Amino acid sequence: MTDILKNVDSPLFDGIAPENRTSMLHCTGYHVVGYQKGQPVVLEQERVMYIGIVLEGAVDMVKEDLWGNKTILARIGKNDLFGETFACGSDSLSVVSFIVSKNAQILFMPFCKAVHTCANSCEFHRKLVDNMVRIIADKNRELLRKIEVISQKSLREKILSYLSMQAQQQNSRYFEIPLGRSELAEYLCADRTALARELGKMKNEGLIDYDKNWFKIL
Amino acid sequence: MTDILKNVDSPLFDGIAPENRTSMLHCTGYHVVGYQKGQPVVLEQERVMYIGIVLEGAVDMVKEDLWGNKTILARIGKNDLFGETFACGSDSLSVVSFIVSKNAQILFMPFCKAVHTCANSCEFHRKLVDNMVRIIADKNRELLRKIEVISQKSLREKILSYLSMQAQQQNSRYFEIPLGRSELAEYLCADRTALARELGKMKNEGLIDYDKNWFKIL
DNA sequence: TTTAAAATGTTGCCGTTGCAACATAGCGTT
DNA sequence: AACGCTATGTTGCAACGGCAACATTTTAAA
Repeated sequence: MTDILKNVDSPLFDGIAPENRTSMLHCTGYHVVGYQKGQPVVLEQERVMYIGIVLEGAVDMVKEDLWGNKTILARIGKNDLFGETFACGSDSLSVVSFIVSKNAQILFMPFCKAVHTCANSCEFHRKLVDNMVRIIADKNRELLRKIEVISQKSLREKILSYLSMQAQQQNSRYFEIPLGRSELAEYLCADRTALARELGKMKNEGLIDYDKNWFKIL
Repeated sequence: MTDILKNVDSPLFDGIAPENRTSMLHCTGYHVVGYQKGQPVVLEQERVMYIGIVLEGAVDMVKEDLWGNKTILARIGKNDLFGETFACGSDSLSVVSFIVSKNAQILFMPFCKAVHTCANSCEFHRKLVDNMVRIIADKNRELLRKIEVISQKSLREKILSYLSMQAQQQNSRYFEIPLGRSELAEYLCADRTALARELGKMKNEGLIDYDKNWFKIL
């Protein structure tokens, strides 16, 4: 039980020694829940009172519009956290869904409530909030990056924008992308078959090369 | 001099009495700068060490890609703040530019540095950080909203998505939008003339009605 | 009021891309 | 090996929308 807590290594706990994390968690309160792939953790329009930390598995942040088109806004992997946008904002109604994409163990923590009102204004709580500022700011940047990609007008530009971003992140013109073709199409807000077609064209024209999920910018 | 500071009413100062704001600002440090319309406050790739609070005027958050296409990611009006994504994140390099869209007075504050390291761990600083968490979380949601709009596949869907969002915010099917046609086209990542064409079609089909910046969803 | 500049609307052209229908490949299960 | 399920690739078609060129209106300035 406490085993799983000892290994929590979320950036939310940066600067807080592992031996202090367990006691701190007990102070703020928490609970751990297991989920199967495909299960929703949070659905659009639900109130979010807890932040979630992915101990195992993965969760997708998904936006579905009135016509049923889905967009993956972000993938939340091990040790990442989610829900803070709503739990810490001025309105807790979620505008997205969180769906488990890989069997997961999730730690829930009543972040804002606990941290803001807890009688113990100990050093840990201050540190927690500092970390939270940094984490949310970073997520903000991630969203800006996504906007940068999908605001391109042509599909080719979207692809190039995405690929060069990946190349930059992995610091190499030869790199593996974390998304399958369908998922990439979703991320780019484009049609899957149109994506396959355009990728083929770009390979023909000698702009890029690829095999499966490995890409090379030429 | 202190006049302008007394009137600062940014959400960053929520819960901090006006009479305390001035002294607090002197404690953390600050400076105020005037800008003319069109001037850049921050350019892409610059380091951002200060958050900015718009005392007067307005600032646009703009992303320009390699081919020169500009996208307005957000408008920052009076009392709003900007730059926190970079100043408070783990990397301070800005990925966007901030351009003055209306002659402005801007208050700069070394937020993260000052608040995290200031010897006086007074109540105000704690409150500041709490407010910052909420503000960044709210911006996060704003970005998600934009992604929701521009991830629509057809231009008509983008328009409807944007208009219904505005209607929701203003709680009426008859409302004024804050963007001109060119700016709206930029926001939607679409061609201005294509936007005009599609708006005309939609009016013909009896879907919407509009005059200048006043719209009505039918 | 006149005039220039900026914003917005109109239209033809044609490339891009969503969509449907289908083919193929990969993978795990029995 | 046979089967089903999922992911991915191929192609024809039609329309959506970017682009250019120009017209018109609005705003600001002289």
